Amino acid sequence: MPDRTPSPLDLLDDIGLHLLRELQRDARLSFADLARQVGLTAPAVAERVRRMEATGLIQGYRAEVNRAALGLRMTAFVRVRTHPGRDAELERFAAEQREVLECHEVAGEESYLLKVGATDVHHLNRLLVLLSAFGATHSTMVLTTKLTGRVLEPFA
Amino acid sequence: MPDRTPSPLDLLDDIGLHLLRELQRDARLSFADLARQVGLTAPAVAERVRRMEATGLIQGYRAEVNRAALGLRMTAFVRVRTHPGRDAELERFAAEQREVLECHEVAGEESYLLKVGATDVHHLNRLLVLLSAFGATHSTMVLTTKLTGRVLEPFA
DNA sequence: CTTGAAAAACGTGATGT
DNA sequence: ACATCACGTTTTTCAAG
Repeated sequence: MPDRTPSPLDLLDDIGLHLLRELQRDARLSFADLARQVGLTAPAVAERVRRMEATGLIQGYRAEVNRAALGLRMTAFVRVRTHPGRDAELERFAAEQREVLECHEVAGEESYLLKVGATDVHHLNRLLVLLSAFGATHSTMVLTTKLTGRVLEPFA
Repeated sequence: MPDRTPSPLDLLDDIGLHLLRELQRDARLSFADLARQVGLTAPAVAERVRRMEATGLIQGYRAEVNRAALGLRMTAFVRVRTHPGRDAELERFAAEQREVLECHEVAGEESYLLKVGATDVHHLNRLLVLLSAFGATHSTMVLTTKLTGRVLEPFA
């Protein structure tokens, strides 16, 4: 048994890349529209996309919502130097708090890096107080986001 | 002239939130499916979603692709303390490099925080060398990502 | 992968409450 | 703001090439 996963390599030919770009740009394009873009028929495109999903190349389709419209007008990155043995607790806390947008375990002086949203400085402060229970924190406020959600291309 | 934007407040009732959750979970759901989920008809749902897009509440629909499958097996956050007057140059560089996934202007000792992808440590090192032209850098390698792409709920 | 075809599901616009 | 209906389109599944 050679491969466990059907290796997405053959999916990344010219047409596959074209499809991947289009779906990153607009995930709600119909198969018929996609077919017109890449010069195939709709069933052929549907099968390609289905294989991209099955191999895990495409992990899902997400609506991108305006955080500010939901009240999260500010963004911050918080580095946490966890107290010994509190890693699991911090991860559970991060998973429970809707304000925690991302949570990464990292190498270096701190062991975690969180991306958090907050309505205002008071809200952010409350979060930081809660986080300080797990370790020393260092936070960095985002002034303006210059770039996000880039369309990815293959590097390998 | 009261409001310039038709204020998405009325879009965030129970049904609106339900729709928003579903579309964050699976952006390719049909209007008919969405209608069944929330208990409305398809045309009603289509109009609601169209208004969510028009008001900017929904900013788009993106396919989420597996970065590792595209060759970007490692992720790092890089803080850059830019040299005086080089901010615009750094922003242009960040926009040009496909490896730069996010670029934020931040408050604190450093003025920029970048999220970058790379194929391996050599690739990452090449990036850091290029970035060092714009200022002093401090990079943090991601070991494992515990949380990302959370479904957002309103806070206001 | 294409073509063709057929059935089910879907999107859209008009109309009415 | 929503329901209903009607029409055209899309999706899906087959077949055969």
